[in-house]
Amino acid sequence: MKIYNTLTRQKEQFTPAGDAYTIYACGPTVYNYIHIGNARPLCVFDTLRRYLEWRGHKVIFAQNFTDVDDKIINKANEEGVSSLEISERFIGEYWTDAQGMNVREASIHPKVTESMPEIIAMVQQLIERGHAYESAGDVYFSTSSFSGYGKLSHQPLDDLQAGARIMAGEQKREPMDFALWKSAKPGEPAWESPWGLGRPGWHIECSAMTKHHLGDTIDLHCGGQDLIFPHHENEIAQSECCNGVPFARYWMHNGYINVDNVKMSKSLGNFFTVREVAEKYGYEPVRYLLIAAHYRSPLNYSVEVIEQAKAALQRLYTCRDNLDFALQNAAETGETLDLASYRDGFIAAMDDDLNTAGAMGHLYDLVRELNTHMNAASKPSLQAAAELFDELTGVLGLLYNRKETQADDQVNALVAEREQARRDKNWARADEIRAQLTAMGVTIEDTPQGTKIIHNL
RNA sequence: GGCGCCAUAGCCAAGUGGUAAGGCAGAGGUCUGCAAAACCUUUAUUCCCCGGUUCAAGUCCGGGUGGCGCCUCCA
Repeated sequence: MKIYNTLTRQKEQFTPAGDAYTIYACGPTVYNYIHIGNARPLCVFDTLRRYLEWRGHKVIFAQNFTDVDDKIINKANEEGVSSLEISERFIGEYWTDAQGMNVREASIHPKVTESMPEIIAMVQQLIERGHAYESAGDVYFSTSSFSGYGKLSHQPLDDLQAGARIMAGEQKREPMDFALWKSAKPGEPAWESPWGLGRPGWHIECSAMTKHHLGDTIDLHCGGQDLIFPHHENEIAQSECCNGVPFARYWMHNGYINVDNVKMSKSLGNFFTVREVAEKYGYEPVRYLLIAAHYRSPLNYSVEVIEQAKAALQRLYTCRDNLDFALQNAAETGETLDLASYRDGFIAAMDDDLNTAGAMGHLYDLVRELNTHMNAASKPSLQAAAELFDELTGVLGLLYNRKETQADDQVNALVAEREQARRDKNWARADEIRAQLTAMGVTIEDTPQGTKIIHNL
């Protein structure tokens, strides 16, 4: 497949250096519930991973939890509890939201608190190689020591330097230098190090965890566009100066979620948590919404848009339930559905820089084909169609809330009772049962072959 | 100031120089116990504006207009 590489600003053929794709995604800082903007890379890169695996590739996917950070410490102080309590709590909440959105667990979920030896070793090496210096218990990275600084954000160091300032309390030599290690302040979590008690700076953790779990050079590093600078730029500087080889061969960055055309962010306060949206609309429309547009486009979030996502998703569910019904009644012989073009179109779109929106167009073309022809199709053909449908929706991580029709005894009992009522021409009772089923999230359709059951989202 | 991104129907959104995917909403229709649901059909003579290149431009080039982002914590 081709992906747009932020490093070169071009679409490039994406191939792994070794047997497996090694991918590192910057994960959440666990001090709060994740919001829709945080959820975008989760769903997008989960979809990338599913797609690569579906195409037969091996993927090693790492995503960290940042569980040491100023914001966690602040939150802990506000609530009068320990940092660990905060981070553990919101890692738990993360799992709830991630599972809700059908984001698969990564191959590895490293945490900063569990990576101290690797972090300290890396800082030490950077000092030894002359890329970092100690200053009053802090350790800073010397940006001017790395000629490649700025290559990801495509900004010369001088330009960056011009806008930067040294803040009070910082002991660095040049404005663009950044902390690898911060000396401990009273009441903060701290670890023993060659430079005294302290904790790692924000950027070093990702370099250290990537190196430890995936190696010196990884295939792909991904995250939100707002991480390009300084976070990812700094990761490159640290890793390449320490390891002496290129850090990540490809970089992918997803676009922002906006609200009223302004970036959704915690600092602006214009954010919607995944939790609050899910409580009202369900988790799956959130995932649908996030992959319905191309990942690099900005996406404007609104109530209207999430409702549209939910309605669009219902069309997929309905089609799949219809397919099950058709399968129950299908004959061995009949029309043969030509499915190859839908599969090919889907693959072509996904191969083109993860064009999920285009791929979904092909999925809906398949839906139309099925809706038009499923009643005349042969059973083997319908089985193949159902298999393809499940594969494609599976790659997108959708339709994971399907209910097993046959397992729902209560629904089946009501449907049977209603069929009897209809035979007795007891329309009042039939309507009453239908209303009851509707309230249970099931709509029904009367057909010559029997009652068709459609599960609502 | 430096570096970028975006503009396609009422809304959301694809689009590889060859005659505008798909979804939501709307309108017609089929089926049915009047209904509901479901399904089908239909919905942009045109892609922000003005030039240019070309047999051919939503797509390439130049110039505008409007919106947004990064350069400070942020996915």
